This record gives sequence, C-alpha cells and structure tokens, in this order.
Amino acid sequence: MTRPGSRSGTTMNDVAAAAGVSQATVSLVLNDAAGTRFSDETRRKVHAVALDLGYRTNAHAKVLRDGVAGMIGFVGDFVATAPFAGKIIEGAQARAWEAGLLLLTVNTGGDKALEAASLETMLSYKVAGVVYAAMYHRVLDVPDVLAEVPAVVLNSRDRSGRFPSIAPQEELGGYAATKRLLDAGHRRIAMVNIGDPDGELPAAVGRHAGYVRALEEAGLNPDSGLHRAGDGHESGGFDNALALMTGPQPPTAIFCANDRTAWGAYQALAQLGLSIPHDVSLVGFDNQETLAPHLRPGLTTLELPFLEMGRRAVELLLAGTDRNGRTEYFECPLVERHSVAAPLKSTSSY
Amino acid sequence: MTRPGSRSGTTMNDVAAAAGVSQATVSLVLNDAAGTRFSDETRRKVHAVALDLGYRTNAHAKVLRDGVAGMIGFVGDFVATAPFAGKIIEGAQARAWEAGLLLLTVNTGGDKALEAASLETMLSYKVAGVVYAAMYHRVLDVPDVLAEVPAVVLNSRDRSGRFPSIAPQEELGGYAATKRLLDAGHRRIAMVNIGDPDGELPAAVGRHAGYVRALEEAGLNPDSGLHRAGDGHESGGFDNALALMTGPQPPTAIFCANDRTAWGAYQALAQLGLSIPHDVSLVGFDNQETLAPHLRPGLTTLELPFLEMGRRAVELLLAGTDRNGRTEYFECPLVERHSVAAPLKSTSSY
DNA sequence: CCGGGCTGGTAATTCGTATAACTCGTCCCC
DNA sequence: GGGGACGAGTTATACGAATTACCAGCCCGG
Repeated sequence: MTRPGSRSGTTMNDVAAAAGVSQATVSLVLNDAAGTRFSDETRRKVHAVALDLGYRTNAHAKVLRDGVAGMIGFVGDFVATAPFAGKIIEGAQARAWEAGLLLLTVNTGGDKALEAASLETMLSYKVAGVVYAAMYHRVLDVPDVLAEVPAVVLNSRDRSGRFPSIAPQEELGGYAATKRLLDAGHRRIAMVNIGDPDGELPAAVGRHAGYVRALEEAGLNPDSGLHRAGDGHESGGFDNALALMTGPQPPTAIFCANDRTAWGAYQALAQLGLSIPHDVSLVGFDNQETLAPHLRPGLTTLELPFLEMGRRAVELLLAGTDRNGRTEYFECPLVERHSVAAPLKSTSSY
Repeated sequence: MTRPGSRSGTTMNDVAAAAGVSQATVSLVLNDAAGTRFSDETRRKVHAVALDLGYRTNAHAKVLRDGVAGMIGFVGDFVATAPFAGKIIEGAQARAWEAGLLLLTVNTGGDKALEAASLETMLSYKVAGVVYAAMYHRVLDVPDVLAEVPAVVLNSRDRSGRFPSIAPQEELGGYAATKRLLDAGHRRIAMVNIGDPDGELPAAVGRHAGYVRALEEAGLNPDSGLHRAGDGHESGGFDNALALMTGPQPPTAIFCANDRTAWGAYQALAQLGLSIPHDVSLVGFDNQETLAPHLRPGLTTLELPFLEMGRRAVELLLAGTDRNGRTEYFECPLVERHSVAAPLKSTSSY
C-alpha cells in the first residue's frame, strides 16, 4: 500500500531499514547495478518494500553526486505567446524527453533582466544545455553567460558566431514559392513582402532574394513595380494587393511573404470581385495553422519547420560536438492547397 | 576576472580557500545570514573572491538540505501547441517568477504514459507544486500521484473534487454576449454553438445557458429554431449561418460560441451579400488574437482570461491554503469591436 | 589443514550547502 | 583580577544517493 499523503518523501534509508538491509544494497538493487550479485530473495524484498513505501529517488541527491542534471533550459523571448511557434517548444520538449530530460522554460517577454536572472538560475540547476530561442528570425546577441554551457540559438543567428544556430532557409522558400507560380504558367508574378528587402529582417531579405532568383532563372526580368514592401500584417496585404490589381499592368499571381499578408490579399481580391485561384493565384508563407487551411480556398503556402527545428536544437545540445558558430538551415516545405491555378490567358508563348 | 570556460563550477570551498576563510564563513556572508557578525574586511574579501571566481550556488545542494526546490511543475495536454492558450503558460510563469520560481513544463500531447512519467520526474525534483492544465475546458480525472504535492487544475474542473480548479465563467460569458445584442435592440438572436448544449462540453453548455437566461430576462421566449449546435470550426459557422439567414424568419443577430465559428459566419454572410454589422450583428467568443481583431469589421467577442487564470493557478499553489476542491471561476470580459450595431428595423416596439 | 575463490552483502566516503554548536580572544566592569 | 559579554570566526554534521573498498562465510582442492 502506498502512502499518498506522505510529503517529505521516503528515502533509501527508510527502505533499507524496512527491508532489513543496508542503504547500499537498496541503491545497488534498485539501480540494477552491473557486476553485483544479490540473492533473489533480497532483490524481491527490496523491490517490494520500495513499492510499498512509495519510494521515489531524490533527483537532487543524484545530481549533486553526478554533476549534471537531467534538465535543459529553454529561454525564449515571446515563443510561448507567439501563435504559431508553440511547435518550436513542442519539438524541443519531445526530443528532450526522448533523452530522459525535462525542459525548464522561461519566456522573457523581451525583458533582459529577467533573461539574465533566469539564465543564472538555470545554470545553478546545472542544466545540461540551453536553447536560446527567438520568436522571429533575426540576428541577435547572445548573453555571454551562455558560454559556460552547451548552447544553441534557435530560429535566429548568433551575431558573434560563437554558438551553433538553427534557422529556416528563407531564400529557398522564396524561390520555391515563386517557382510554384512559374511552373503553373505565370509570368507576371508580384510579391508583397513583410518588410524592406534590403533591411534587417532575414525573412524579408531572404524570401525576396529567392523570388528574384526564381524569376531570373526563368529568364524574366524582375519588375520592381511588382514588388511591394508590405508590413507583415493583413493591412499590408490588403492595401498592396488592391494597388497591384488596380494598377496599369496587374499581375496574374501574388507571392505574399506571410499568411497574414495573404489573408489581406484575399480580402482585397474579394472586394474587387476577383476569384482565387481563377483570376489570381496566391502563395503564402508560414503555414499558420489557424489561418491557412481555413481560408476559402485553402492557401498554398510554405511551412516553417518549427517542430523539426526545436528537435534539432536539443539534438545539437546533446551531441555536443563543438560545431562552433555554424548555422544549420532548415528547408521550408511547400504545402499545397487550392490557391494556385494556371493563369487565365498566358501572357507568354508556349 | 571571471572564468568563462570553467565547467564543473566553482564551489564555496574554492572561494573559502582563495579567501583564506572557512566554507561556513562564505555561506554565511554570501547569504547575509541574520544574527552573524563578520568584519567588513572579511565580507568584502569573500564577496570579491566569489565574484572573481565566478561562484554560483549549486541549487541541488541547497534543495537537498532544504527539501523543496524553487520549481513548479506545469503539465498540459496541448497547451503549448494550442494557438490561443500560450497565454496560460505565460501567466503561470510570470507569477512563478515573481516568487522566484522556475517552471518545469511538459506537454503530454494527451499521452498518459508520458504524463505519468513526467509527473514522476517532477516529483523526484521536489517541485513546490504542480499545475495541471487542459487545452479546453472540461471535467477531467487527475492522476492520483498529484495528491502528494500541492496541485491545481487549470482551465478545467477536477471530477473527483480533490483539487482546487480554475475555469472560465462560461454561463456569464454567454449571458454577456447575448445581453450585448439585446442592448443594441436585437430581438431575434440566434446562437451557433460549438457543440451539444446538453453535452459534456462545459463551454457549449454554459454559453448556451447564459444565452437562454439573457433572453428570458428580456422577456423573450428562446426560439429553438434559432439555436444551432455547430462544431466549433468555421464550417459549422458557415453552414449554420447560411441556413439561419436563408430560413423563413432570419435572425438580426448571431451569437457564435467561438471566434472560428464566427469567422465561418462572416464568410457565409459575405456570400449572401449581407453586411456586418449593418444587416446582421455578430458576437464571438475566445478573442482569438490571430483572428478576431483582423476580421473586417473587427469582431466583438468575449475574452478568455488565460493570463489571469495562469497567474492565479500558481498563486493558489503558493498560498497553499487547502481550499480543497473549490472551483474558482473567471469572468470573460467583453471586447468591443465593430460587429454589433442596432438592427435595421426594430421588430419590437420602443 | 590451509589458502584461494566465490557468494552475498556492508561500511565509508563523496557531492555542495546550511546551520547549530562551539572556540578563542579581548574588553569592560565591579 | 576575575568573570561575563561580546566579537569574529571555525568545526562538525546533515541532507540522499552512488560507489569503492572491504569483509565474512562457505566450499573445494592440493
């Protein structure tokens, strides 16, 4: 019979006393230590008593001896709050658990003091490593204290180049999105970006670069009039799609650099009485679960592989191979839905 | 000068040796223990050496002595993944941090074996308490092992009545939503629910009960033809809104029991050429951040106070006042946007 | 009849910190 | 000048588990 109410815990000494053996015997039996021999009778008794008393190991005593705890720190700025990035935690936690580790998570909300304090606390708990995650892809400065422990930068790149980083392959994503539209037969393909293509935001820069490369590979000259900076919100998608479609030479397809932007475009096109994908084809980016599958028609978009990135971050931590400063890029797979079709009348000859 | 690369850590003994004092002195000085007197010179030296060697306390040694760790366990089914419930973690973590505690989080994804194993691990780490959180409001069975530690059920109710629970006030929310429409002058108010109003889902049951109560208080007889069960997805909102508005006596307003359902209704109304709120008023539920503010017009809806609920869960844990089995209900505030207006022609006299 | 090997265990120590109990001076006051 | 009070520290121990070194019987062979 277990004793539910027993706070303060049963120790190995309690088990040893009740079983009439020494604490060492209990430890050796319960851990099934190699190279030791105990009578079956003793083993049976120890196990029975341990179960009976509801013995549970004290992890702190173990860590104190062994030096490293079964925990990994996860520090994020807004990761838990960001609607689509919960997966990044889920992936990290799943991989950690496979290795028998728990995740100690902190959301700093951008507060540097809180960040520093939580890192200190995590280190005092001897975490096996720290994942330093960012809500959106950028180049960031990692706190020095992380040099004391295996650390990985997730969904961003470390400016100092000291830590391995994991980030999405933005350029390839922009390329794939554009290529999808080219393959469908489009030639006038616009892009509504989520920021300045020459700015600081790797997503805006990379996705645009991929867009340009795809066009050039197809022998097309990127028309600067077809690129709009946007702002990452649906208002940017709405306004720019409206402007593009009412302009002198409207595109037959639009690549929106995120799904929110695409949603704005949907609303603008609806207002203009244009149908998707019949009149205009659309490709998004992010595969935002609460949005992309539910638009009518479903939005063809690129997925940010957050689950895999989270997993990989922990894996790098565990591997510990000092791959200093290398950034690993993750490809964004195309998620096909129903917002792309052939253009109404092909403007090119084939 | 700190020693960045020094894994394995500086201990109090190292500091003591370097400062030429005993380990006890280091402990007493660094913890500023009450009732002890040391010379300023000694204090200064200890602090200086500790800083110099980069001393950091070993939390495990402390816990081993003191019995309770500065950590709280947070076990959720899909909480981190659910798009809108990340706030529940954020709130819990914020409150925990104010008390100097870290959060040990696990997403079980509904896996009971993983759940049991992580609870065992958490208990072996001597967590100060456990928050047992659910993605959606329901009545659930709490693992027995949680009886060994302070525990709180979050966003659900404990069937056994052993643990304090925290849940949203669904009935009051349904009432407020309906009242808002009544106050605007509506008399034919439909409801598209997110499930069976006599079923197991507290949200569906409670929100419906509030709807009925508001109507009755206004002297109206709830028309069963105006209530639709729905399914919580936008398809339920789309189909039911279409049916309601093309029926014999269409409502002038619809209360959708969640925002996704409301979104479906938006699309149905758009298809019918009806404008919101001019032709039909709409109220949602959930205040889903990635949706409600971005619909055109912005959706008036009720907010689930996840941040506060998360905070309160940890607070109850900390208070530890044995409020056995009591459920604390949190009111859902109305978030006013632009989807409610007076009916086109009032069907009642005033 | 004695040594060696095997069986079945135990004693003692370690990890790093906190704290109760104690020691050794020195000063002060009667 | 003797004793109490205080100042400034130190010593020793406990927390719970893991592990190394050891030990007591017993059996067997030469």
